[in-house]
This record gives sequence, C-alpha cells and structure tokens, in this order.
Amino acid sequence: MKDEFTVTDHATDIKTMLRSANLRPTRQRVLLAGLLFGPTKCHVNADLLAQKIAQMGEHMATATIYNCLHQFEAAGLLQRVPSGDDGITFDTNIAKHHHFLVEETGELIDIPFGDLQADVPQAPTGYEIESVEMVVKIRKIS
Amino acid sequence: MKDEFTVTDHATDIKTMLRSANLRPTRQRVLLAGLLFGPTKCHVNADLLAQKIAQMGEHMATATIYNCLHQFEAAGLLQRVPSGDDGITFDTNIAKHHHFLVEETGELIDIPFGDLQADVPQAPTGYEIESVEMVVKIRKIS
DNA sequence: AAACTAGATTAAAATCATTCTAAACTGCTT
DNA sequence: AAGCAGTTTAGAATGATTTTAATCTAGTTT
Repeated sequence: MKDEFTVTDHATDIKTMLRSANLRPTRQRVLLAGLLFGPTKCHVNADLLAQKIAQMGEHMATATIYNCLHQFEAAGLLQRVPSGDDGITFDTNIAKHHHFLVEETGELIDIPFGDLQADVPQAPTGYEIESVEMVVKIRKIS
Repeated sequence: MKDEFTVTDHATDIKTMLRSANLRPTRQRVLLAGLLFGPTKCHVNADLLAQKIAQMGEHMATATIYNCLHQFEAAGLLQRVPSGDDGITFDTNIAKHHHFLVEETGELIDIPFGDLQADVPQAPTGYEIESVEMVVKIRKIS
C-alpha cells in the first residue's frame, strides 16, 4: 500500500515540478522527467534517452527529446556540460560542481565543488561573470 | 634589403618548424602556418582560415584545412579550445592558460595562467591528470 | 635530372547530430 | 463539449566535419 502512495506521489511530484516550470505536463515531458529526475544524478544526451525510451517499449520523436531537454535547461532543471566531441550533454546535477572527463571514453565524472577551488580573475571591464566551468581531463594509467 | 632577409628567414623558420614536427613543408601547410604562427596569438576555426585564404586570392580544400589543423594540433603547435556551440576552435597560444567566453558572441579571450589558480583534486584511482581547462563565461553588463 | 614512392591535396559525396517545417494532436480553460 | 495555444511528430533540411578515391608533389633514389 505504502508503495502505491509513493509511486503516485512521485508522479504527482513530477507534474508539479513541470507546472512550476511553466511546462505543461504532457505525456512526453512526464516520461522524460521520470527518467531524468530520479534519485541518482546523471549525464545524458538525446541518444541515450532515446535508447532508454526504446527499452521501455515507448517511442518519442527525436525533436521532442531535444525540445524537452532545451526546455528543461531553460527552466534550470538541467545544466549543459562540456563534452568531448559528441554532441550536447546535460547534467541532472544542477549544484555547482566541475567534471573529470575520461579522454578515452568521453565519460564524465562529477567533482564535488569543494574539491576544486579556483581563484577567478576579474572579468574584463564592462562584463560580468556568468559561470566558471572546469574540466579536468584524465586518462587511464597504462 | 634587410626586409627581404627577414621575410626569407620567416619562411625558412616556418619550413624548419614544420620539418621539426615531421610535417613536409607543402605549399598548403606553409601558407597555413604563415597565417597561424605570426607574432600575435589567436583563436581560429576552419571557416575563418578559409576566409583569410580567399582574401589572399588563394584557394585550399576544406579537407586540407581540417587535415592541417589536426596535424598541427597533434604536433603540439596548436591547442584545441572549448567553444560555445560552433565547431572546432584552435588556439595558437600553447602556453598554459584559460579562457573567458563571451556568451553573446562566442568570442574567446585568454586569461593568463597566473591569474587563475586552481587546486586540482586527485584523479580517481587508476587515472592520471592530463590537463585542466577552465572556461569563465562572461556577459556584457546591460 | 628523370623516375619513383609515400605522403598530401583535392572535389565531391557521405555522415550525423541537431534543428526546422508545417501538419496533426492534446492539455487546459470556457 | 468546443476551442485554442502550446506540443508533438515524421521527415526534410542544415551545416560542420570526415571520408573517399583519384590526382599530385616533396624528397629520395637511380
């Protein structure tokens, strides 16, 4: 019984989250948000999500996946992160933090913010600092 | 007279530089190197170089520009730098430094290394740190 | 200096992630 | 239940980069 309530609450939470972001809780957005905003933070791209959706026996247009990702980003639900070569990657961890990037695989690993302190220089005159993003490239020791 | 010698020396220098990098000093590579390795450091992409070459009344295949840029990078003559959205950007400044990225325009501005100190965390076990790259996004104060 | 060959350049086609289009659909309000 | 703005969709379009396979050239050998 308790589980049912929990599940129901989770679905409700997602819809509430979407509405708070001024996004109609459509079937597609609820499905994607369910995949993205679970308890574990992760790095995703459109392709990975398409695969997960296919594995669930569902289907969603590529354009819809991109649309939703951009909308979630605009709403501050996701952050864009730098990625090696392959396209656009988003991070469901929106706390301030940096990344290890594994050269060989392109895998991203979070670095807790406290672990990486940087002295940021003054912005050029007439500009303000928007964000500081650090990528530490690493490679497997051979 | 002195100028002629200087010009000759510069051309010779470029050929020597290419040969040291195990790259045959072909007409195309000498032309590109001439554009890239002048006294002033700069950020370039394939398109920008194609334009400059066109302005000189010369022509070079797109694939050649990309080939050369990748070869120069592999030889350590150039560094790849993160760029907003648009393709691949290279930096002729290969000294350790970071970048301001102007949000609106995508323009990159060097930050001298000394201006931006960061405490780099330990790499995950089994990995070694390859590089640390910081991008400070800035925007014009409105 | 002619011939040779591995490496370089080329135009054009291919790739591929992302975006656009314009038509069909759906969540919400009346 | 109807209507509309906002969404989704398939498929076409885009555009930067890469591949292809043929042609060329720098540097060496004869």
